[in-house]
Amino acid sequence: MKNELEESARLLHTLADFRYELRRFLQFSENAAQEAGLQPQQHQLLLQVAGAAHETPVTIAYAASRLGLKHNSTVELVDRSEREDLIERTIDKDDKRRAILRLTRKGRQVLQKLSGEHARELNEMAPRLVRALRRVQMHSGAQVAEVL
Amino acid sequence: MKNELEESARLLHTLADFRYELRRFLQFSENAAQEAGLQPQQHQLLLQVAGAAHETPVTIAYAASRLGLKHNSTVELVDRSEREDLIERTIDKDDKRRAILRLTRKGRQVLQKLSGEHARELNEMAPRLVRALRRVQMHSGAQVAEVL
DNA sequence: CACTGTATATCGTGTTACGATATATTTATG
DNA sequence: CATAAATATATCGTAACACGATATACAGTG
Repeated sequence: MKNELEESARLLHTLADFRYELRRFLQFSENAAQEAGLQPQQHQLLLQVAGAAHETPVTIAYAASRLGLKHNSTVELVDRSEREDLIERTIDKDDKRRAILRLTRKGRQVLQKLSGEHARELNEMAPRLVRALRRVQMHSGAQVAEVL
Repeated sequence: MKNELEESARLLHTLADFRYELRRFLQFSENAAQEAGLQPQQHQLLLQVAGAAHETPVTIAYAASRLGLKHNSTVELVDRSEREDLIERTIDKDDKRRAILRLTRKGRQVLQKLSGEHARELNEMAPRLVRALRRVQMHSGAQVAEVL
């Protein structure tokens, strides 16, 4: 059994590695979005709008909660995306306060391309991410056999 | 076998869920940092500096590569963190161009606390993250048995 | 000891997320 | 059913932050 200092150093190292892997994925994603002509956040908006469950009414509030943004930030993000013809906003017939979001043809096409790229990249990166996560878990009470 | 349209919709849903889970973790992390009196990026800086392998010289360039930032952005981040007594910068004796980074006592203490919280939270969130990742992988050629 | 490269630093700029606030519409309540 | 309370979206000013461009200091090489 290691002493506490070593344990704590190990945890730091493990967490640092996890964050590094995470950051690498996010960088890939940001680059891919930029190269497709989108701001990273626009990509995320499109994804959450297009990836919502079928019945879900995709409103500003819904997008905000999925993106972890405040409502007003989401409004601005939608504004920008609408200006660039990536997304459409229509006022809900049943509740005129709400705006329903939908992708444009262009939005769908760009997202389609990006999603393929992301699936491929995640397939590559997933093992490292999962391994990093498992290592963190080993430091959290629940001692699991380390599978490398 | 599903048709292509359904497949593509599934992938979007899967990717959206993965990003949502990821965002939730990042939000937790940002909140935790703020509540500990740090900017999220300062937390990441401390983590990468303290979590580096033992021999590694922790320079600005090293931190930049680990954080996925440009060198100048990292300089600014270090500036801010030094002002708040979280980190120290000493000029490398062997190469006076380099700045070696080290945590202050205060930096170590804050990071320690945050790391414990993160380990606990990741232990909670890891299963959902891993599941989301596995689902993405199923869409990437390598068909794996879905383990729920 | 010039010259090329590397490491860090400075400065001005643009994007973006936010708080505070406003407006419109729906829902609740007496 | 009139009006208050709640909800959804929108607007505006502000601050943080990452970046490009550029500068400076030092190191390695012929």
